[in-house]
Amino acid sequence: MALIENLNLSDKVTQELGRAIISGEYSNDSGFPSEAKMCEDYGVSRTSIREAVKMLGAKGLITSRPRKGIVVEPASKWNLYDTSVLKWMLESSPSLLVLREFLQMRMAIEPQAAALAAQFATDEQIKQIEKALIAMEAAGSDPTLSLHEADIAFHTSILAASNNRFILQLRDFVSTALNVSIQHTTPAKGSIKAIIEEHDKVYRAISLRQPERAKSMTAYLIDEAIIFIDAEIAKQEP
Amino acid sequence: MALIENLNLSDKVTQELGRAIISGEYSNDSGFPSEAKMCEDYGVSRTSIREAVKMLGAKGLITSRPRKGIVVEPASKWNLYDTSVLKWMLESSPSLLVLREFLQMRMAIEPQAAALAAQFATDEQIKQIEKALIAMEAAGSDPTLSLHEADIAFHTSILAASNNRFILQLRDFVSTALNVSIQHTTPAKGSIKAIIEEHDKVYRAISLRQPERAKSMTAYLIDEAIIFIDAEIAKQEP
DNA sequence: TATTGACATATTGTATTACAAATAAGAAGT
DNA sequence: ACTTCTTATTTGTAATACAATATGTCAATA
Repeated sequence: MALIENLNLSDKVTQELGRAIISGEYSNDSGFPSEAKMCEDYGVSRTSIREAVKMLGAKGLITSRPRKGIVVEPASKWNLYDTSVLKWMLESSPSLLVLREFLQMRMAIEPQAAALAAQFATDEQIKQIEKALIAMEAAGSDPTLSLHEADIAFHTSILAASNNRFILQLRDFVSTALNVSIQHTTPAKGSIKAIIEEHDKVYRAISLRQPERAKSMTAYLIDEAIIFIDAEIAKQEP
Repeated sequence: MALIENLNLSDKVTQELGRAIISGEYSNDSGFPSEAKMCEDYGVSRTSIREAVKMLGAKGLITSRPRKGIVVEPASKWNLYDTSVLKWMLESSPSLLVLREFLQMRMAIEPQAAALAAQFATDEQIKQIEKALIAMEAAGSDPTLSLHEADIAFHTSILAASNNRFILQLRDFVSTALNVSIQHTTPAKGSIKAIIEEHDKVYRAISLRQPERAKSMTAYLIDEAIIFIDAEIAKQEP
């Protein structure tokens, strides 16, 4: 993780303001502070404040105009596929509900990615998927190895094998979703073998160039996670 | 369209640099110019240059470090879901090939969005979809109305009805894809009625709360566009 | 009264200067 | 050949000054 200490001033201010904006601190009440006010609040020069403001503007969080000042954009304008924005969201939202949205999105992307991979992946790309699968199997029998890490590699290597830039772009998104997932799922020891078996089915469908099977196997995989999370959510709010 | 004349200096520089980066002008050859050099090149102060650099950094295009200077990030790091980045890409890439990637992405998102809409849409949201459909029908019989505009409204209102922030976020992406599409497709007059009929099927599936039908009807709709574009591409590179 | 116009005012936009901090590359010494 | 020190280049930060913009006020006028 990029610790806040290694960052320069404008990046630090960006982090703080970004988190504050997304957690709703400036949503309706007092309005956003002017540059001059923020210089005082943070004890830094206007240069640094302005650079932070520009960065947050580039991510769709705010706009600023002379005399009018800085205003927070409605949440629908925020670029949720920006890694920082995603991080700030997770820090300030109940993660189970966000996780459900993550999974709905993965249910859109990954089956289609697997189908495209079955059609267009190079042999090298399929090799990468296989490599991740083998790492998962190794972690299945040796608890010192990270199953989670191999799992992420498996899913992202399928995105890469789709050979579609817009799908590959969601690499970080899917990784984040899997990272959040693991905070809520501690799989029973017995089910690990079943999980790996399901991933193997996805891999085989892709390597055998069967798009429809790859798609439905992947959908099955994610559907299990959705069912699990829906149950968790139902448990929390009865 | 935001004309370049209404923009402030740092935004103008951002536009020019962004376009240049994505069209590959700084990819391998001379490396990226230093801030001082760009001040001369563009005839503006370092303040404005730095703000532009920060904005491009926030979009994932570049990074900068003391003594090392500014370096262009690999294309895989660019935030393609940023509206500006998307625009720069379309200005510098052969649009037919990008369009195929657009459609592959729509094939992932929209069927799932339709299924979610069938499950979770509010009555008001379904009303919005219906409204767009009616506008399409009106444009079908009256050539002075814009079928294209109503078409975009139809598709984006389904994204909104999914009630998933990450899917709704792709509103601009889908709009752009549809705008690019229309540059390559001049539908035969007779087929307009068929197109509207297909959209109506999607609407009915959603309003009847049938997720699986909504999904497959939407997939059918997009598949037709993919078939058309694949044929266009095959025509161009025999 | 309503409308227009001018002006004051607050806020961001741009430029300039100066120095600090980081670090890559070279020089010097062992 | 290896380490350490120095140097030079580039970004990082601050401070100051003024320009540009847009908002609201208030007075003059129709």
